[in-house]
Amino acid sequence: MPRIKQDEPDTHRAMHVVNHLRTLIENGDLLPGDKIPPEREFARSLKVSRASLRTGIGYLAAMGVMKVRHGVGTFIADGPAEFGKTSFSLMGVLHGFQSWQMFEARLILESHLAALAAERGKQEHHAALADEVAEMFGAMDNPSDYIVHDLLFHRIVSQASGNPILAALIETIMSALYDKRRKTVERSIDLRESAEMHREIYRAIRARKPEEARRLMEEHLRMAETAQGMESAADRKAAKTARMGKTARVKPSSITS
Amino acid sequence: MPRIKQDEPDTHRAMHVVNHLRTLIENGDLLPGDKIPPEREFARSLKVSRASLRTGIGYLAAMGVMKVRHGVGTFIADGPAEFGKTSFSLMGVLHGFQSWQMFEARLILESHLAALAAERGKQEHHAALADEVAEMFGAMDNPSDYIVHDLLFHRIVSQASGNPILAALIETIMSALYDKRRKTVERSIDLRESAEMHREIYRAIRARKPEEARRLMEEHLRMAETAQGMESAADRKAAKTARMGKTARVKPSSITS
DNA sequence: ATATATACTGTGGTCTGACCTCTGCGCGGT
DNA sequence: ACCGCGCAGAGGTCAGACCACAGTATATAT
Repeated sequence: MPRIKQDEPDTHRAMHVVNHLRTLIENGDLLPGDKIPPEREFARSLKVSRASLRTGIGYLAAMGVMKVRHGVGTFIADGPAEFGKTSFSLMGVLHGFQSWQMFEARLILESHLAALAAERGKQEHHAALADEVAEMFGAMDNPSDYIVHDLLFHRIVSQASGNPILAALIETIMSALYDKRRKTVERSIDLRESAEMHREIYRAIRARKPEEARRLMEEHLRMAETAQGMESAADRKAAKTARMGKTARVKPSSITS
Repeated sequence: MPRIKQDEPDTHRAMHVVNHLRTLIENGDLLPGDKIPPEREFARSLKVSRASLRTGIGYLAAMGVMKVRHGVGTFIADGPAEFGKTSFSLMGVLHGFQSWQMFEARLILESHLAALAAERGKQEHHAALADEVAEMFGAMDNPSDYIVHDLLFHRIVSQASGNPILAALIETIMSALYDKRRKTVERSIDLRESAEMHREIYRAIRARKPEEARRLMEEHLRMAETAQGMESAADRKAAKTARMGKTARVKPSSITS
């Protein structure tokens, strides 16, 4: 059942490779973690040049479906679902994503995530959350350490939600947000207050109180947004003035290395 | 400012190309719709082989940041933000995304989208929505036509939300869901009732009643989920039994073309 | 003069086959 | 038992020729 006409690759050789692999994955012939045959060999068996095979693999690798390790081999991704974070940030600059939009998306997703985590979270998640909260209290005098456990906490919540799709989405957004945050100065957030909010969220989740978890998470994020000096207002204004150089052409001089 | 260590491509030549382009984009030297120099020329100027250049471009193209048109040239993507839909479906089979999870994600995102659309929708959106509703009523005896306008309606709502990030996310999920739906039989949904629900949503949006729009959309989606014979229950059960062939190896025989 | 072929040019797509680099691991020396 | 050297396997890069497609200019027929 040859699947033709994917989306962008207007090419067909590479597409053939992609579809072949896709089929193998869908049929369960290839499972996460599996290694595919060496390029030369695989290329021969598929009757395409190694170059084309590589193009196809590159396509899948770029999407995070496959993982290529120089000198070792090519494997099917096995980690948690993960959309192109690189893609997201690129798309961001390209389409002028703004902080307030990211925050809005995060707020919506994560508040629901917290509610779901409260409904479905398992003991292991509760334990992991407790650990992170503890770590946060212990790292209140070390912002860079603190932020790590902050992220971890939110990641665990997303896993506890039981919906890998939502988890993957929020993960993508968070990483983009993290990139931005890392660039700005380590603002003087009140880490103690932050830690306490996390603790409350944790308690709500453990107590299986979805609505409360949802509300707390929402509150926490709103606070984080303003506290971290989101220039949302400024962004919003700047947005209009920008984005109006629609003419298209190339300036080889500036592009040339 | 060389950005090293992207994510997956452990290679450096191709990465060099990606970073170079990334920088050009971030600096505004390349705007959406722009055409980059011909491969041969560009490769020479970057001092890499054409093959490596192509690898890098392929990476960006796979993420939807660039658009390659055979016989024409390579351009910076200019359409609306769009994450790898292909990626999503691949990831789906790979991580066993299930329908109920997709629906859950859709429900959360789209209900908020409706609320935001009610808050921020502009006249143009209202008009477009009205058009689609009209088309839906006119295509009630033609399911395949109907579904097109159904999708269009939801897409317009996402645009009216004013948050391109959320719009892109829901778009990705919807396309995955659409793929699934297309495969199953054209269920006998009550198109008239569906059309009327859309009309009500439209009215709530036009009347700028966020909460009502939110509620209606939620209701609509829940109904759609059950009406379309979601095998959520079955899925859920099947999920557990599956996914336990963790051993990893290759069966060249079955992989070979 | 208009319209339909046809040829040309520019650009991406594929192929070949040789060579480079990295990883992992085994063999041998200490 | 330990360390290090080197081989083998796998991916990464390269060069250059050639193929395929799209758009345009040109020639030819009506």
